Amino acid sequence: MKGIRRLAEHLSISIGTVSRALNGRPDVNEATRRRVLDAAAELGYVPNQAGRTLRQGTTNAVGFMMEAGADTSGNPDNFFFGVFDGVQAVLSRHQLDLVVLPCATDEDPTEYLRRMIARRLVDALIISATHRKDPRVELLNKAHVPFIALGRTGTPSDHPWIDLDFEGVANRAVDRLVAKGHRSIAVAVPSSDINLGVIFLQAYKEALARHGIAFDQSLVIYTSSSEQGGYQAAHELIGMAQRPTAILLVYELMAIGFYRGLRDAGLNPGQDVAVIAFRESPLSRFLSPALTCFRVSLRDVGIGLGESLLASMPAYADIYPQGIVRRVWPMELVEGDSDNARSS
Amino acid sequence: MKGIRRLAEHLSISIGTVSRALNGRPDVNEATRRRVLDAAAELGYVPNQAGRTLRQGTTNAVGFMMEAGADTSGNPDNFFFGVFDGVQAVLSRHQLDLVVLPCATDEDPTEYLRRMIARRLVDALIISATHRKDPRVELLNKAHVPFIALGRTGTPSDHPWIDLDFEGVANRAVDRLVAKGHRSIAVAVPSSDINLGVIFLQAYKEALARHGIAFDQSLVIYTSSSEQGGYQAAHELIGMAQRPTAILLVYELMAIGFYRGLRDAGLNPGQDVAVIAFRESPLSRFLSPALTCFRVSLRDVGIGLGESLLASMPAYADIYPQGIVRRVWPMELVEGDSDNARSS
DNA sequence: CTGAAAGCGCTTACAG
DNA sequence: CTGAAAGCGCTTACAG
Repeated sequence: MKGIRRLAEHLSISIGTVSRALNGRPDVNEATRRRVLDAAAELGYVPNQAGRTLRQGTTNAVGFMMEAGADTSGNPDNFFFGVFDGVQAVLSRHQLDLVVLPCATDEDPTEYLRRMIARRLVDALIISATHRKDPRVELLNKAHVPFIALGRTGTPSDHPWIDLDFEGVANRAVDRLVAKGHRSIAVAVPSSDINLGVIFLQAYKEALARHGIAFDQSLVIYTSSSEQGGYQAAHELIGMAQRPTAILLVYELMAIGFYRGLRDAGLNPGQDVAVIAFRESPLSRFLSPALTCFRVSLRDVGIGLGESLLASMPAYADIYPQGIVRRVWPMELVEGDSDNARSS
Repeated sequence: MKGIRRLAEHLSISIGTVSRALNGRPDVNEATRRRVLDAAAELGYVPNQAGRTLRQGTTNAVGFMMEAGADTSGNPDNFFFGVFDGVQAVLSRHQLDLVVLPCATDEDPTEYLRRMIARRLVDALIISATHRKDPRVELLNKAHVPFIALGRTGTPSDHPWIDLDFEGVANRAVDRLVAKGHRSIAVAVPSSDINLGVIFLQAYKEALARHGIAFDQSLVIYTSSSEQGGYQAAHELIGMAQRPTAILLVYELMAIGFYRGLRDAGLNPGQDVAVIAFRESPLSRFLSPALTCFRVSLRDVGIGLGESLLASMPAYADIYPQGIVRRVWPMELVEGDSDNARSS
């Protein structure tokens, strides 16, 4: 005999009562509950999740889908880990667990997600690395799986999402550079159709317009979000007929390669070319010159994701009554030395 | 009506036959099997995993436990993602899925693992970031959950493991530096009790001994495996009465901080202090000077982990007859410019 | 080759 | 407040 049956036998009561006691139902004698709880601890009883899932139709787990594709995992580990930590802080309030679902590089993300949904491993999902057009959104809507996206997408849908404030970043970065005399500002964005590149580029254009600077398509460098991509960006920038005096890098990892590329050509980052990169990470301040970039509390983003996801799940909607959350997350400027020099 | 019952009704056959057809059992008429397979595709039927798990006692999923603790996630994302990719390549051969279990920073790893085991979410586990003494090993043994460790541990147990060849790294690094005239070689290792630090340090001592160099405890810098840790290491090194002419850094991320720390003191990495760091990552070659370090195919390590894990699971042991694998994984030297200068 | 039935471990109306 | 029973969706001996 195993499981709840064994526990019930041990206590000479019915499995129904054991179950009710364990699950905190009010209609149980307190003395009985104590005995059950004590015996469960003593015998190391833990309910079999498959049994519960089959009966209740819920897994008590939330999935976080990740892709290893260059344009997102270029971020250091701590990006996602910071977010996980916040998500878990929320989920643990309700005995929910977070499981991360990594999509293999050789598998189509949409097919992967389809499989994971069919497997019914989780009750709800968080997706990240949203694309301009993202078929995963339709898939999740059709399957009626509650989900939230970390990142906006152009695919029409009324799902909840949280995204970083790329517009604010572009605005403040351009303002800063213009204030220091720069008029020719390049930008390096991902060459994939990941949506943040599109949003960032659009905001960059509008910021230039505010300052009466004409947008120049040739100053947009499409490259990969990695050290290598930054190196290539430097190469392209150096090769321009009129060399820009400043550049915005969407990913901080690009800065390592960009610095190197500039130096290989005898130029000094921060001096010959002002650099502002997107997200602050530990490396930002240890590079020389220290990177001017933008900070966000990953844990807070994770908490936001967790709470907003629960708000969209019927079983938790009354505890988190915020409805369908669509939120642009503010970021804070961190001044470094990479954009100090004034443009002549 | 739902699930397999619906499919069976649609075809006017029994659910038993549907199940056998779907699961590739030989005792099914081929024409029947075709009809079932076609109908399943048409109706989008996918077996409910909870039902299968309850009946079969297996989840067809493998877990990979991760900790966000500084000394391991200091690695860039691609470390674990590269490994996941290899693991998944193996698991997918058998319709097994990989789920990643991230332990929150505020939760005790052993307690977390205990919960995950009790939850019966996965059939087997991969653990990483093994410590000198690792209670998770005993826990997994006691629970009779098949597992493999990425990393050795001092905790006695006959479980399978794969670990990187820290001994080889220490040996070759010391040999190189000694050949260039260095006799005073510092080493920066994690201050936590993560086991690789212990192994690396031991191998470093033995390598010095081979060259008749006395081990000097004051040249061992205990610090965190991060940019910040590297910066501190530089600070400590600079403050030494007799400044070492070379240093071994266990994590490549340390190099960023170490370079910065040296430069802040007016010293040049690679020139005033030779640097060899441990694992090659994209940043290695974009730093200036490019880092001399050691390369490993993460995907191959993942494949090794996957196959060795399956070899330890009764259901797959006949397909992977390698028994209990305990393997030190070789690494390849990548020459950079950070250890070029000869010591005078 | 196929069907009918048992049973995996739970939770939850329903009676009492 | 507690017990007996049904049933979640599957797979698998067992009969035929």
